[in-house]
Amino acid sequence: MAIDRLDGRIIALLAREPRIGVLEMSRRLGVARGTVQARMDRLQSHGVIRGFGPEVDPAALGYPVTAFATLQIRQGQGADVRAHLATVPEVLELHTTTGTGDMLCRLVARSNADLQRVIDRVVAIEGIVRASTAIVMENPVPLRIIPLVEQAAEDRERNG
Amino acid sequence: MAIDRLDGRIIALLAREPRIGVLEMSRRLGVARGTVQARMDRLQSHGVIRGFGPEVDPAALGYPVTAFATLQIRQGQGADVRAHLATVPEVLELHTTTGTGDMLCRLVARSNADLQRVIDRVVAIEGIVRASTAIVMENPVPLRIIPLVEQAAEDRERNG
DNA sequence: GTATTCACTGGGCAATATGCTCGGTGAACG
DNA sequence: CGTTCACCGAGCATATTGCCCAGTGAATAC
Repeated sequence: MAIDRLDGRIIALLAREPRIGVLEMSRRLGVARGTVQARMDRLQSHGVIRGFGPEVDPAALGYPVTAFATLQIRQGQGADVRAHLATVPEVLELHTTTGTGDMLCRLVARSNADLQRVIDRVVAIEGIVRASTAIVMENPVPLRIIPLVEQAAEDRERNG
Repeated sequence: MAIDRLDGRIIALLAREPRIGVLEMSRRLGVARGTVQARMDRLQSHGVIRGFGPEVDPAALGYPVTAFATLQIRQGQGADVRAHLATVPEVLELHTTTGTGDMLCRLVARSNADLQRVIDRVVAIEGIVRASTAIVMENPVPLRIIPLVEQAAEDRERNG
């Protein structure tokens, strides 16, 4: 789905001040309230905006350590491993990938020492042949989407 | 900051139905409105809840391909590389890590072919010695936080 | 050329939620 | 025993929501 500049501005505004209402948005953007409402409905129904879930900071919850683990999986054990990892709360995210590893997962832990416990729990299943972990030191670019949204809006505007 | 079960239920409810109001939450949770309001203020001021930004799906925006790139950086060029990557909209996230690579970034692209363009743009700076890319095929566990929140709430409840 | 469709505007309405305040209660703590 | 703290339940003025409508302009179809 292509989005235009107004959609982009709506998303950006929502990202900056999420608890803002539709009425206030329409004032800021200089359009009618119904327009904003219609745009938001469209964005949501098309899946561009998946939701407005609270962004929880694991560090503030007592999990300041983040790591990425690359896993090599024994042939045919993928499903088992996926199911296993889904049961580990410290696994925040799991992807299957091409390349040297077969899976990549994002982990958090209460400390570097605790990370060992988490990894032990992660690899506590037959299907994982090898795990290689990289601990995150800094996060110069936290998960972001606005630049991409603006890019998409510009592209749309230029090409139709 | 430690959270208790009520905090956990608030976050979980918020995750399931984000556009819900404070009043409705208090009804669902069976507590007074002021309590929910106070808890949410506390969670936000302590940084546990960072915000309620819209979750945008890159795929719905026309970027269905996700990849992770591991970068090796020339000594002392880290800052330059960080600044460079921050200007690339398709770079959704960037971490500096321990281990074989020096940085790990999440990329999106319009197609596998387009991914080449993105990678070319990413590595178009002196400081990057080597880049190794893994394309994401499946995402069995999308970024999630609820299990961790529940874990944290349980821990708190048990230990004080 | 004309009709239709569509997004947007600007307005009005009742119902609802919000931000705020207050007094009262019970549990934990010094 | 007094203090502190979180919570409850209630009230109030104000703001927002969801919903409706008629009118306008631009693009599209016939």
